[in-house]
Amino acid sequence: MVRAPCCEKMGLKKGPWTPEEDQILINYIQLYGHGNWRALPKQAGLLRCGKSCRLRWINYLRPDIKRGNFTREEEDTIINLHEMLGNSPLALDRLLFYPPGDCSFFVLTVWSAIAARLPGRTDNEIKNVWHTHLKKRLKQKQQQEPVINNHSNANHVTARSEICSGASTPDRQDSTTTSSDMSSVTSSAANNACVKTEPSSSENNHDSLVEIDENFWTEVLSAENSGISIEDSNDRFSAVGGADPLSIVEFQSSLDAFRPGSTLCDNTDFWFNLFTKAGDFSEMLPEIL
DNA sequence: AAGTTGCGCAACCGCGTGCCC
DNA sequence: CGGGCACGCGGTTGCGCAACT
Repeated sequence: MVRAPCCEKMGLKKGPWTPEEDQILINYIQLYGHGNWRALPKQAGLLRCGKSCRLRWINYLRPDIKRGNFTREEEDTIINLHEMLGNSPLALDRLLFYPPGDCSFFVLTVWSAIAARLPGRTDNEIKNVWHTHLKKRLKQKQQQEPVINNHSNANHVTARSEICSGASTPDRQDSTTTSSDMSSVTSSAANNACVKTEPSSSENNHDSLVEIDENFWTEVLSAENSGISIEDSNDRFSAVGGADPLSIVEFQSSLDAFRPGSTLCDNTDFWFNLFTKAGDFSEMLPEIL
């Protein structure tokens, strides 16, 4: 595949946008929308590449952009979600969705997933805040807290389980387990992940972890309806969606084709939190809720 | 007051992916 | 089926400004 040449052609401007350029872009999009970013600058009379126009609009000019400092709650949300989702490509393994009636996967990437939870904030802004403020804050927090874990896989998996459920109980997160740790667990344990399957007496018991086997897929994919099925042993959450069945083998081979050796997030709390707390997901997957 | 350093943020870059032909 | 195009993403850069020496 040949890459389209980057817009460095003669006459195309780079660097900071002027108020005049902003106004031209706003006026044009308000009138005609932004169906084709590549064609837009030419039609609007801007000496910019489409990519630059898109970025400027999405990250700065959009009317629903929220300005000003991040609140403590927003920062906490970012930290919690970042812990939960990780920031390495491997973390994508935990963000795969099989939407009902469709044979493709949803892949929601980390910063945009976080942005979806913070109305008016852009992924770029969140990324910047993470790199400039929150990473430092987290590091300081980690230095204050003594390391209590050794680095056995079992501990990692346990911590992961807790982080997966951490959206509702952020204080329980294990700060000694980093996102990359999470990713390594996910990838190295491909198709051999651990899952909390025990119908434990206490729903907060995250230590009951067993090796995943084919039964897990049976649980995840409802036999009748396929789509996604999340079943909690306490009936706290149970959902089945879609009408386009795939066998477990088909599902796994699709997954392997997409990213060899990958696995779904295997923690029911993780899915529970995603589906019940992320409005965007609710819209994407209405049949599930 | 002038020079240096550090920080924050807007913008850019390269890559992966989906869609269309 | 493969090539080309458009889009969206994460990572990175670089400018402007404030704080510090």
